[in-house]
Amino acid sequence: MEKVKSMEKKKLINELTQGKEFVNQLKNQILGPLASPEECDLLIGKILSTLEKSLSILNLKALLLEGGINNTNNSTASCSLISFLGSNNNISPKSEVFDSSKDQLDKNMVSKKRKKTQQRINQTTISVNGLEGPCEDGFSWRKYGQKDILGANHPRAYYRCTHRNTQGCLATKQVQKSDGNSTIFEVTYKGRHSCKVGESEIFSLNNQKRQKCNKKQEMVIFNSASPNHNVETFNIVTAKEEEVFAPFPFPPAPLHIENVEENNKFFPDSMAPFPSPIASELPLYLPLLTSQNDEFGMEHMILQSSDSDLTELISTPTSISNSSFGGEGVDYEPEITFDIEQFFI
DNA sequence: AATATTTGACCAGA
DNA sequence: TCTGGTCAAATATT
Repeated sequence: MEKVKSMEKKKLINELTQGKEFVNQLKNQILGPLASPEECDLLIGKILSTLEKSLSILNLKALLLEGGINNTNNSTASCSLISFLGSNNNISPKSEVFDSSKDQLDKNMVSKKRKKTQQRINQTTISVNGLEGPCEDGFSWRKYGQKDILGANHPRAYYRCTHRNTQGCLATKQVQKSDGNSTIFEVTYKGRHSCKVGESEIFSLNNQKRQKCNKKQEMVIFNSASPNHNVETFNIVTAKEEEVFAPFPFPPAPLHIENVEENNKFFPDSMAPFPSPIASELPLYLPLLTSQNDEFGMEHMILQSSDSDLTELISTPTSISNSSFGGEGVDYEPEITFDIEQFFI
């Protein structure tokens, strides 16, 4: 582990040094009498590349810290990485544990009021790059509203769990196209799934959908958040192409999960656990992320999905769901603060 | 017929 | 008063 740290540190220093060198060259180009646009463009590309690699190294560090990464050498293995962004307007998710009794009370009140206490609870934002919609997340959602958001180019869609009425599941999510890139969907999850659906149903649907996945489309998970959300925290989930079940309609990207806590299981016992508490908070993304090594040995996490499934995501929520949180409002910390300094100690 | 989506209205907080 | 979140009737889809 120490060796890995040292290697990563060297890589990072090397990348940053290179970047500095490129900036100097660019400076000379710009200020010099024989400035060539092509040269400048090339240098800018190199600078960006070094910065990206540095960031990738840091992300990899975070992955290692999380303890979820098991093997990055296996060229056949798929590795999923999703960055989850806490976005709660300076309110720590941990400090707002979901209170099911309160929500039961709210349910009995016939009111259209916004329930402030329900907001920002276990809120998680991810950004998904897809052509037509964010990836299927393994839960079934019903759209209950759409609003034009001030300052946003695209309306925000509001979804709630289909099992809200039958099982009192109060999980909701908001989906909005990114302003900057309309192929990126920012998905914000609020609340916790307390619903439970039979395993057989999940398998059945999963297989059905999987058969439809002929074409693959690249989707990259970004570490970005909507303008309304502060980028404060992130978490990472890994997946390996092993024998584990993946309850979403994508090409098989089975999850390898570790370190799950007994009271925080997302999957039934027969299925894979998640590596961290937040994983249970999140639906089961991880369509298919493959890891590719570039010439520097850096990993690029690529999330793959099919066109058909992307299209389906918003327009036709599926009926699969498999949460089993127990509905007890287990207190956990759905975030990991990224402390860059501790990586190099 | 059952279920899902759309959309204007309602409401509370800022 | 404005804005975001939710409701619920109307409409569409399965």
